[in-house]
Formats: sequence, structure tokens, C-alpha cells
Amino acid sequence: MLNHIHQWTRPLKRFPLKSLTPLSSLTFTKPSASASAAADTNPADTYDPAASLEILKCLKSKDLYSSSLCLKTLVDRLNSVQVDEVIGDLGAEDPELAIELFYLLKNEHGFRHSRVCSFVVAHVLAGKRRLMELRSFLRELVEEEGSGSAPSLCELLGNRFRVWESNGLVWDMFAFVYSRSEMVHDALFVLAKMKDLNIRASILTYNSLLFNLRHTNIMLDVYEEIKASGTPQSEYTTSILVDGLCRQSLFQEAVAFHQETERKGSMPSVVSFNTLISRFCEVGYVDVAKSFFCMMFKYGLLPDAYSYNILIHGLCVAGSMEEALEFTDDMENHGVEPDVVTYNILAKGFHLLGMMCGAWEIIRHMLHKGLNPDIVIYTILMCGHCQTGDIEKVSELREEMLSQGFQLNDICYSVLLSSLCKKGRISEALSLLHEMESIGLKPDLVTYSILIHGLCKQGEVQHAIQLYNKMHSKRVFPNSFTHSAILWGLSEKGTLSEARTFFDALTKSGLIKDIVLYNIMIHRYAKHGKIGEAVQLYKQIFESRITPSIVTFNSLIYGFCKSRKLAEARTWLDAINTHGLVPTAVTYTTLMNALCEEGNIRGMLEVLSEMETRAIKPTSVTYTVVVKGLCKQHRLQESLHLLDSMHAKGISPDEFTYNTIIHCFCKAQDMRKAFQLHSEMLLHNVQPGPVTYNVLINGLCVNRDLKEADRYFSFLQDQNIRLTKPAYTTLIKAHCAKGDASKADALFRQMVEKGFEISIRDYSAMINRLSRRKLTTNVKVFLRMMLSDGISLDQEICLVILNAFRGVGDLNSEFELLAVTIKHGLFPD
DNA sequence: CTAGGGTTAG
Repeated sequence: MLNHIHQWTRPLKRFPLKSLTPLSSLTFTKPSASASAAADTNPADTYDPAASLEILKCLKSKDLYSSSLCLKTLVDRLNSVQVDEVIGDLGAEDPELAIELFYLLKNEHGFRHSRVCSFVVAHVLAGKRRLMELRSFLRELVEEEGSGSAPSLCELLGNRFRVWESNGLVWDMFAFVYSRSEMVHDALFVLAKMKDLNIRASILTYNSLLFNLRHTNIMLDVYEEIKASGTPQSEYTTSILVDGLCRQSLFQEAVAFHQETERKGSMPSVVSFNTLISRFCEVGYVDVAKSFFCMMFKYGLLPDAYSYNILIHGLCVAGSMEEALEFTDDMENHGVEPDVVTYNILAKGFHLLGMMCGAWEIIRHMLHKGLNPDIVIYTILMCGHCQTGDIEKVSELREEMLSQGFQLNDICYSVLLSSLCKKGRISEALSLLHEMESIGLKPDLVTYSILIHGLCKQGEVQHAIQLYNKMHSKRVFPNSFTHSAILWGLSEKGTLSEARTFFDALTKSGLIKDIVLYNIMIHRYAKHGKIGEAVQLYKQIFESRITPSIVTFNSLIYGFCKSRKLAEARTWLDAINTHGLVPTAVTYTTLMNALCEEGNIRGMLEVLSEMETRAIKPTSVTYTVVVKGLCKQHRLQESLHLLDSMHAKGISPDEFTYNTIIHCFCKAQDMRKAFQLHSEMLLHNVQPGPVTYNVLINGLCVNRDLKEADRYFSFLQDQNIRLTKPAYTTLIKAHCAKGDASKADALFRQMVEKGFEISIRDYSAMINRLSRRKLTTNVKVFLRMMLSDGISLDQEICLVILNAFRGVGDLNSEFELLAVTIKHGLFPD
């Protein structure tokens, strides 16, 4: 039977849980008499060294597993120290059994083995050259011990195990797993100790360490050490260094290093080339990447599938789909078959361009080639259709994935969650989270961040914080994405000082250096007109040794505009260049909007042309501001022209643009043109929103017969078009102004029925208007409605109503209300 | 070394 067990070659990490099931189900040997007897007695008061000797004998004769009863005896009878001793003894005699016993006791019986015991097992594994198992074993050990554990573990390893034959191997693997578990300081400590003991580290360990240090300047120190130690390097050593230098923005050094290999007599490797191509693509230098690609041929090297995929990816991200497709053909012509990854990259490229039909075309092509779409490409498709709002297609895809035997993974769920959140459908998102958990998927940092962000955007900050705490308790730790969502939520929903407290708590430690957090805070101060505080924070950015981004400057400029300090805003705009940044459309649009508000349309247009000469593409927001400005000067024809030229330039006007221009035509009493623009919206597939309809309703109320407004309103309701509260209040106000209390009354009731939140402001607006017209019967009705709605009176409204009652001579009502007023302490002194 | 999910500004 044991032979059976020993044939299991799977890594030990997976071994424990499954090991007992087959063992205990086997019933070929009767439990020994001594074992049964021992199990019947209470272990606590019958601790018996002789019994453990018996068990050890049992073990040595490989009879341990003959029954689970025997094992239970062992567990009950021995204490940790003795178990460790048994395993230690066994390690030399029967290593396999020692390892099995170790795991069995640890995982099934909760034994905490000593470190000594663990190292025995490690040496046994090393001696047997079971390196994968050794790696996962040590990995588990260092992860349990945590960071900072290296010194004490090293001491043990150096003192008690030097004589073991495989000690050097254990040391090396020990350093390796620390590095792999991202406990870099511990790894460095182990390496230093190894140097003292004259044990050489393998290149694998060094490579892993170089990789983990690739963002830091310690990387080169480690490289020096590798050279000094004379450890033979692998081709990955070079590529990791090239990668690291690029990541530290030392591109010239990276290229020099890459070429240095040539001087040393060997060729630069394909891997090293691939790294360079990848990094140059990443920073947007696709042309440079392409020249490295071509250079490979000159060296007589053939690009592999990675080389092609990396370059094709770079081209897709840069939006050069044609070229990406050309390289795919080229790939085939050179005898490198495009693989699933290639097609996924191409599909992503189409998705980025918003061309989902292109992505589908790629799938067709794949199928034609006999390749099956994988979960990645399905995710890309889902993501694309989520963005276009085609929920139908998304659920179809989901069904198809399931029918293809793919279980949705955490990333698919995140895509779905994200699209629900963006649509504000938070409760559906939350139930999807539940679904995810119920099928055993663990939401990760991104998943939680998406939800937290969604909740904050909906104003449910408290709920978001709950989730934030939950994620903490599941040991998923927030990063700057999560923090910024919470900070944004607090600053939007809570008070500025609440947000600031959170911000200070985050930044105080000095560990979190994130410009986005500063940007959010600065923007809030700017919005509240506290430009002084904003500038203060700007200074703090430099003290914290962070680099401001263009968003930082945009927010500051916005702040100065908001505080009507346009000259200063202009100065800040000019200062952007000195920080090596380039203004964006947002920068200019902010300033233009402020000039527009100030009525300085000429100034606004000057900024627009400045923007154009600097080749910064205006967006639809920019043009909307211009439309607003032109309308202010009643230049309606020009604004219509602008609308046309927007279409021509391929910058489609959005709902805001149309709302702005429609509003202008309403103000100019040209309802015909206003409605014509509304039709044009539909024609261009721009969905009119509640604001559009409110503008139109208001236009009809002001410019036409009220009956027409009523008819349009009913028409919209019949069409099931979503209207918001202002549509109702606009119409109610118009009816009140006309003195039609009953119509106003009916509309108000409708508004209540639809479930809109009605505030004291809505009631008092209504009561005010009715009172002014001395319609006291209606006033009484509304008063009762308001009180039954749980809204209490305020002083202002009392006075208005009292006046109305007095005006019509309704003394009873006047005195009744007066009593209430006094009782509630609302009567003025 | 390549492919799928998440922040801030008008």
C-alpha cells in the first residue's frame, strides 16, 4: 500500500488533504492489540514513553497506516517535541515516510512542527532531489514565518545542518523562495549568510532576485555580485537586467547592456530583444520597437511568436490596426503560426477602437484556423459589449461561454460588475458578488475596488466603507485605486474635513505616494473655492517627492477660475510646460468655460485658436462651451455652423452639446428649430435625456400655449420616456402662474405617486404660489399633505400662509395656524 | 518577455 502512496508524484503542497482519504478506506490489516488498548485510555494521564517507542517501531515496520486508530494513538500519545524527534530519526532512515508523516500530522492533526523538524524534511527532499517539492515546502515555511524571519532561520540552518550533505541546496532554495514570495530583504539576508559560509547561489535564485529588484537601483549591485561570484549567467539574466533598466527609464543603458553581450562574444538573445521591444512599445515608441524587431534579422536571429505578439500588441494599443494585421500575415509567411494570444491581441485592438464587429471577425478567423476561442477573448467581447451597453449580447456571450464549458472566472465577473456599476445598477452588482462567492470564486483587489468605486459614485459611502472593511478582513489589501474611490466618495458626499482626515491618515505614514489622492483633494478644495488650501497641497506634493500630473494643474486652474482669478489661471496654464507636461483639452476647456461665464467671448475664442495652433484636439466638451458662448451673444447661426463642423471633424456632439443649443433656441423663442434639433439628435443616435425634455417642456411653457406643453408632457409619459422631477415642477409652476390650481394639484399628486423625493422646498414653492393667489382651500390641502408626509413647517412658510388666511378673512384658520406656530416656537419675536 | 477587469480633471 505504501508503494502506492509513494508513486504519487504530485507536489507535496497538494498532498496532505487527499492523503488520508484513500488510506483510511483501506482495511486490510487488523489494528494491533497494543494500539487499540492505548486508544481506549485517556492519553493525558497515561503518557508512556514505552508506547511511543512502540509506535516508532510500528512506523519503522511501515505499519503506521494500517488503521486510523493506530495513528490516533500516535497523535494522542506524543507531544510535539517527540513527534519532531521521531521524524528526525526517520529522516535518515526512511525519508519518504518522514515526509508523509510530517504532512499528515501537520494538516490532519494540527501539529505545529518545530523549525528543526521542517529543516529535516527540507534536507530530506533536497537529498532526494525532489526540487519542486522542496520549493513548495520551503515556500510554505517562509510564508508562515513571514518577512523578517530570515535571521533566526539562517542561524538554525547554519548551526545545526551544516553537516547535512544537501545543505547548500537547501540554502539556495531558501533564498530563492524568499525572493519569490517577495520578501526581498530576507532573500538578501540569506544570500549574505551564504557568502559568509562560502555557499554559491544558483543563477535561478539570482535571476529571481534581480527580477524583484528590477524597479530599484539595488538591481545593479546584485548584478555586480553575480559577476564577482563567477556564477554562470543565463540568457534570462540579461533580459531581466534590460527589463529593469527600461523600467527605471534608463533606456540608453538598457540598449547598451543588451549590445554588450555581443562584445562578450555571444549573441544578444531573442528573449532580450523581446524585452526591449515590449518596453519600448509600452512607453509609446512603437517605431523604435519595430527597428529592434528588424535588427533581429540582421543578427541572423528569427523572431519567435513572443516577438511577433509583443509587436502586434504594441501596434494595436497605438491604434495601428492595419499594421498589426500586416504583421500577423508576415508572421505566417515566416513560418510562425499566429496563436490564440495573437488573435486575442487583435481582438483587443478592435475592441479599443470600438469596432466589435472586427473582434468578431477575428473569432471567425480563429475558428477557420481550427483554434478555439478561450476565456480571454470571450472576456474581451463581453467587455466591449458592456461598454456599448448591449446587455443582450453580454448575456448571450455568458450563455455561450458556459455551454463551451468555461466557468466564468473572477475577471469575467469583474467586467460584468464594472458595467453594472457604471450604469448605477449597484444592487444587481452586489448580488453578482454574492453569486461569485457562492460558486467559490474569491473576489480580489480589483473586484472589491470596482464595487467600492461604484458605491461611492452612487453616494453610498457608508456601504462602501463596510465593503472596504470586509475586504480587509479577508486579507485583501486596498491600494491607491481603492483609496481614491473612498476619498472621492467622502469628498463628494461627506464634508471636506472628513475627506481631509482620511487623506491625512493615508499620506501621513509617507508610505502612500499617489498623485491621484492629491488630485482628488485639490479638486475638492478648488470646487469649494478654497484655492489657498489647494495651492498648499500642491506644495506638499513636492515635499512628498511626488511628481504632479496634468490633472493636478487642471484642477488648480479650475480652482482659480472658480474663484474668478482668471489671470492667475492663465499663469498656471503657462507654468505647465516648465514641469515637462503638456496641457490637454481639459486644461483649455476649463479656461475657456471661465472666460465664457465672464462674458469674454472674444477671449474664449482666442484660447480656442491657441489650442488649435498647439495641435491640442478640442473635444465635444470644448465645442459645447463654444456653443454656449456664441449663444450668449445670440450668434445662433454660427453655433449651428459649429455643430455641422463638429460632425465633419468627427467629434460628435453629445447630449450636452444638443441640450445647450436647444436651450438657446428656446430662449430665442424659436421652438420650431428647437424641436428640429431634437430630431437631429435622434438622427445622429444621441439619446435625449431628462434634461433635454425639461428644456423643451420649459420652452413650450414659456413660449407657447400651456396646453401644448401639457400635450407634450402626456405624450412623453405615454412613450414611457424617463422624466425627472424638474419636468414636473416646471409644468406645475407654469400652471400656478396661470392660476390653474386644480391642474397644478393633479400634477403635484402625480409627482408624489411616481415616488420622487419631495422636499420642503417643493411644498413651500407650491404653497407660496397658491397663497399669493389667495387660493386658501388648496393651501389647506397642501398643508395637510405636507404634514402627513412628515415634513414640518418652518417660520417662513407659516408667515406666508398666515398672510393668505388674513387676506381672505379666514379668521378660524388663521388662529388655528397661529396656535400651531407658537407651539412650535416658530412665531417671530 | 505577449492576451482579459479597477482611480483623478473641464
